[in-house]
Amino acid sequence: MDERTRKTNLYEQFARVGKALSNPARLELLDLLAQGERGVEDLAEAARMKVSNTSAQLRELARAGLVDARRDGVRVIYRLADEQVEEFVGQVQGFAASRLAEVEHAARDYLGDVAALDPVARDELARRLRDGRVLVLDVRPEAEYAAGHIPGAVNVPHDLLAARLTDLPAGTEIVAYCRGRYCVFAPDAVRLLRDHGFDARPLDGGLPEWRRSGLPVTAGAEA
Amino acid sequence: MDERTRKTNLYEQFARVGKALSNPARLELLDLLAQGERGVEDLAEAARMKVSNTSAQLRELARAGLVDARRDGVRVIYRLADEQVEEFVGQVQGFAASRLAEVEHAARDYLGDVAALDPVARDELARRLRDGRVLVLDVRPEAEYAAGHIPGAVNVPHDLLAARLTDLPAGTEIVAYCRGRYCVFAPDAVRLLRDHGFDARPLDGGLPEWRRSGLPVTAGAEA
DNA sequence: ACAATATTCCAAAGAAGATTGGAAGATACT
DNA sequence: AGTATCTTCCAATCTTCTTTGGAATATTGT
Repeated sequence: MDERTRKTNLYEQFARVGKALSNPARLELLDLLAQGERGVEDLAEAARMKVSNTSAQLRELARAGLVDARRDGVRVIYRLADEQVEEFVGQVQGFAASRLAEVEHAARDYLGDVAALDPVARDELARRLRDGRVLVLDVRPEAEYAAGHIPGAVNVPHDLLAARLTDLPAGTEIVAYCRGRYCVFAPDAVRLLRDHGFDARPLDGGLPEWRRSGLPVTAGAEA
Repeated sequence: MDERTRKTNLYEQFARVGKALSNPARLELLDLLAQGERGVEDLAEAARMKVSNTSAQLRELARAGLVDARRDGVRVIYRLADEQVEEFVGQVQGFAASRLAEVEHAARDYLGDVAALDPVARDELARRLRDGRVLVLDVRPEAEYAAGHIPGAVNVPHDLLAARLTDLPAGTEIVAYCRGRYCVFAPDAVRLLRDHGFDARPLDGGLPEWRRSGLPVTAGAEA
């Protein structure tokens, strides 16, 4: 094996990480896994992919060292290999957003104008959680809430929100959050709530950003 | 366009950055450009690629916002879009190295055991540049040296080093550096120098790492 | 205008990746 | 052992990416 081959081989190894991130389906899976570990079938449904394809893509991610798998009875649970992966994926997204106007455009197209909804800063919410009156609303699917959520947050999955509006207190300000900066659930929820006269704002960033900021996270059922 | 399409579109945009980094040839071009801006033909020669292919890959990098091009007379000069790109590429390499044992293996295979050569820390070299006696040797090609180098460094391109050994002072410790942590020039140079009785060590990291540490860089011909 | 040089465009061929349906493998429960 | 459930493997197809040689384009200098 000559020097040139060895050099190419080294770059090929580096490229494995890029390859892992080069496919939209895999990126979506990583975002889902940032909410918490999940089984293959479950992930497939959430990402609207076929199970066999989901399995193949997860396997790719595992080969790049981004995710781990463990068996739990009849199912295989995948999760991010460690916290660094989540951070890294966030950096990649931020980097992409910072230099491709198309990212901003696509995000706006998908999420609407989130800035116009006047997002609440994470540290502000952390303060108000202690002393202010505020209802924190987790609009992610129940399983993701159970895997970890902001302490005191109430879970009303986005698809059930319209039906449960009457359960919400009218006078209290509501802060809604979801999977992250590029998740629609919270912005959509805020718009729905405002249409019905509630005083609602989205949180800046979702649970992964909250966790990464070193703020507390509770697991389990709770409320 | 439905919600699902918009979501996929967003992830496709993110994936563009991953795609840009998913190919070994492009990663090598990025590493070369981290040394300084260069023309297409020049890059093609350095990476041992055909010009047409080099042009195509550079175009890909440009579409992902990683590099810029400007025309200088008859040639087109490419460069990294900004300092963030260099840092980002470094992070990707570091991330890959931290979780894929194969990267370590490939690096060792290509570079040999660099740690065994007892690399000099960058801040230590910075101190010794001021008060200690040390010869800093830049073993990169002349053009890269001209584009920017450590102040006071002497340029002896790696392929000319064997022929110029007699020009080097025997008593002084020599610190050699090159393109970065994954460049062979400096480790090879150190081994060659030691074989001929010189007291030589590699710098920890190359010029990009030096620059990123906020240490001074000089451009132009000098020595 | 013409020639020289450098780059990009283009078309074609080959390589690699994505996706699917169905078969095969694991595991748990009866 | 047999059945049900979940996951992976496999083979086939389709798409996308890579690479190449040559033609076309841009710029400079004569």
